[in-house]
Amino acid sequence: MDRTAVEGALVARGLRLTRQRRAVLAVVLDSSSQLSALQVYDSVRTVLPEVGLTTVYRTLALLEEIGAVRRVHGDEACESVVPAAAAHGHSVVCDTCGLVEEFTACDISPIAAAAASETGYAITDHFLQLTGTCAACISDAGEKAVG
Amino acid sequence: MDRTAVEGALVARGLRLTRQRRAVLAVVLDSSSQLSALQVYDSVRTVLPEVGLTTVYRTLALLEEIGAVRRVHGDEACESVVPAAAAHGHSVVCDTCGLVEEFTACDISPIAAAAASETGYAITDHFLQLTGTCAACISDAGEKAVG
DNA sequence: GTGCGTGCAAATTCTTTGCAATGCA
DNA sequence: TGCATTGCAAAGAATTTGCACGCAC
Repeated sequence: MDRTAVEGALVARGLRLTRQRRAVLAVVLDSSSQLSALQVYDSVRTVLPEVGLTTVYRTLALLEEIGAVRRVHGDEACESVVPAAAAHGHSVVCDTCGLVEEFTACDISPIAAAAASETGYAITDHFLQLTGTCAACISDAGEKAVG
Repeated sequence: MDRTAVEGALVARGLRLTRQRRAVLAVVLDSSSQLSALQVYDSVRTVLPEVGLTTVYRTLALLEEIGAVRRVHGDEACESVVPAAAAHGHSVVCDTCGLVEEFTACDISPIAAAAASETGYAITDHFLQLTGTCAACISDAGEKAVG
């Protein structure tokens, strides 16, 4: 979801486009890593120093509600958010630099079917998150090994 | 991992089997739903009233470390734990009653390959969690619909 | 002008830490 | 007996709430 789409979604709900919301939105959508509420707060304050932490929390909750951001699950930082580009996408987190990308080629139907037969559940939803090493970090590691 | 295996893993590390650890272990392994630290605490106190919350936190961290419990990711309760039966398994959470089961038939290699080609990452790990309706709740719903 | 949204500060909740006492191996 | 482990209490961190003011519409 890009900036225009998010702003459209807010307006469509009868919500207001305030400076604070624009600033939070800009920070989150520009980020290529996962951000905690406090990190978003710090970042927003560099461009809008008078913003309140409360507003950041409320705005992040709002953005999550309309599907503009997604939460990622880490060993510790479970409440961090990443921008959500696609309506249904999953995050791939780099274990070296923290870069987060999204992939959409997600067909878990064979897995859902296997899980259904193993447990008897009717599967309705899933949460999938991959961890790995991003192209840049792979390349860095290669250069270090060579040099 | 059953009780014996967990206790063996603790002993193998030179750790002690205290009353508190046994009690926490019993509560967690007996549970068929996800439990937060505070829920575990409450439950343990019914059989061991003098236990401290601190001990519950420390024991849960320990159990997670040895792979006896797994964390589940929910919209809110991100720190809840479920017993981990298999070394590599995933949780299936019932959206009606909260029952959690585990399935092991997890072959995400096609998805990992697709994600790798889409993002350029070298995938090393994954976190997958399914949501659905358990057999009992499906059956209940059917009965209600009929009755 | 109306009322949603904001910022402050306080309250609340969850989790961790320091330390003396306890009890398992 | 020795030392890991415990429980208390206090600290710490993160998040939420109440309320008067300001600003988007």
